[in-house]
Amino acid sequence: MNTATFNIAAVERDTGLSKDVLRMWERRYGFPVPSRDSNGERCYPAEQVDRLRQIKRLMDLGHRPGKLIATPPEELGALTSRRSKSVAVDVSADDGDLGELLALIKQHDTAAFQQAMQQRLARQGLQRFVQDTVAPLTRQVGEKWEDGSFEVFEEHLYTELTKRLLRQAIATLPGGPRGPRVLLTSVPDEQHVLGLLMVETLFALEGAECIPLGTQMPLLEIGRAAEAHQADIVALSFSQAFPQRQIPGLLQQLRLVLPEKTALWAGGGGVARVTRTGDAELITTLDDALEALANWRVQHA
Amino acid sequence: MNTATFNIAAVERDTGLSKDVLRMWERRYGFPVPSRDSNGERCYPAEQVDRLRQIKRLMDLGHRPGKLIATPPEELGALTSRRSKSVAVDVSADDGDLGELLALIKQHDTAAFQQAMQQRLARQGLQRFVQDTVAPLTRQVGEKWEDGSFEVFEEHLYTELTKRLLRQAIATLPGGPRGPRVLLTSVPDEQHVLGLLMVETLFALEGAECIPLGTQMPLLEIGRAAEAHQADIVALSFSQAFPQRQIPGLLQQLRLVLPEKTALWAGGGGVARVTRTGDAELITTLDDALEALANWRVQHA
DNA sequence: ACGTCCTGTTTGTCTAGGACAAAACAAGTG
DNA sequence: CACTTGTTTTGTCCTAGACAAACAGGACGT
Repeated sequence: MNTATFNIAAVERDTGLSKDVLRMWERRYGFPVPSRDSNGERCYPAEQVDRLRQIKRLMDLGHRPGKLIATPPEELGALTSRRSKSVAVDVSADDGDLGELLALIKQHDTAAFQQAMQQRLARQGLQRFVQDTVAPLTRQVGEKWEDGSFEVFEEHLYTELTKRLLRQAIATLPGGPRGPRVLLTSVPDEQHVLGLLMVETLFALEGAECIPLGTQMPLLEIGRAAEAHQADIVALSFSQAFPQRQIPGLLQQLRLVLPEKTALWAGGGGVARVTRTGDAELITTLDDALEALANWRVQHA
Repeated sequence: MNTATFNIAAVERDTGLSKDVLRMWERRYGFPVPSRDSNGERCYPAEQVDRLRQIKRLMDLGHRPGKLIATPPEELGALTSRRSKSVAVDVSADDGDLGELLALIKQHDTAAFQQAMQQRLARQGLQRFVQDTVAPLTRQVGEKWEDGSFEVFEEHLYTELTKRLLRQAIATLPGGPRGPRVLLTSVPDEQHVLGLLMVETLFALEGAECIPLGTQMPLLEIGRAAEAHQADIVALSFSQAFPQRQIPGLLQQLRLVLPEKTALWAGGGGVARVTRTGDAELITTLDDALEALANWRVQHA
């Protein structure tokens, strides 16, 4: 297990840090310092890859690489989620129940977790289930992952099981094409779909006609799809991990390829810190999304 | 719509061709030839991006870039799927029915498509539905996309709707933990999940305990997950589009981080052309997968 | 005719260091 | 406290060269 080393492409794949960045950090900060193989190419030990992933995780939370790299590895865990704290406080009241669910994931008991979620769904009804269970639970899983008490694969497991649950719930809804036609997708490099599914659930409940295209659609294709489906709204999702700097440019470019009458909505944790854009409507919470939908209906009545 | 130009990062995102490759092609073949902005950075017009995507698509089928770039753009469409033809012939007999389904996707009639699929599922039963409907239909959609008669977003729509259907079907199965514990996932950069879902369906029908982790798991995390879940088998999926050259190295690395007693199975269109590897069992068809499962049970009885 | 070995060509990826612009921060001023 | 200005940090892009792995095609032997 310790004998494996990673070449620079493997590190890029596994950490999400580009080759350029990896080389630049080595030049500037002196970390990471991979050994070299017989061709002079970089060989990263597994230990450095892990530390790089931890650093990347903290960067997505708003920390800066210079400081993180200067920090000794042991102290990295302590830096966790200063930004999340403020948010976490105001929901801590009803965390009692969610704790159970988190524990089931942590124990890798998939069957019990699914059953518990189904029960909650039956008890709360779909809308409250999404807003009061799935949304906060997802945030908590994210936080647990940030502070290291959840492994990546545990987050993946949670995501996968919850995705299934929501899709199943959506499938049972009567297709009510009374509201706007909403095309839901994400841009390339953005693979997180849970937020999109939550929105889809709420919109479907409201009777909107949702067209789910999955994730990672090239921009030109989004334009074509919007035209072909006569979409009233294109809803995109950006996660916290998505490179912030690219978002305004992306929205601007997308606006250019969309039909003029099609509205462009961007939501998710990634847009919370984005301000400057006249190209799209920014939506940061699920309530915002519902409000935006209601507004749209008023304006197109 | 014509005014938009793409910088090199956007082209990489939208085509899947790395920046290195884009610059190399420009140097060697004289295509693409982007204009430059005031900083000397490359600006690709949308037209070249489209041609690049078409070239990438044909490369995934086994064509070579040198020839493709030399071919005038108008003739590119004609090169479509020589490799697929041989396969397509022997299923053309029962294509009659599938044509209907394809037509519904092409018309973007999601409701009718879902209903037609549900009917087929009810009529055929889950196992035959997967093997005789979903698998060939997925291949056909891929071919339609390759020869340009399906847009990317139409393929995405098909994929998304079918994923939902399969997941829904899996959810209704009784969790029968009698067989091996199988961990299903894919490596980073591999986002296609439909094949994995088909296998999961068949395995679940056979009573195996499936643990779906979604796609894009870093290698070290796959190892941790296998250990935590005490997985008997780790099943990976590689699509045709996945860079072939990376697969053997990936499997070798993964083998090193997996517990010794855990079997490693790799399947999907991407492994069909891979031979040299003693690290994993290669599985190219759904029948192979079922056979491998039966074998495993014999050996561990 | 078919497989196998060899050789040249094609192709992708790596390396190095330099340059610059946008974002984040710090410091001073109204 | 709000604003503007300068400075530092940081990521991305650039060129150009080198090399190894994969492929194609020919020569050879069975």
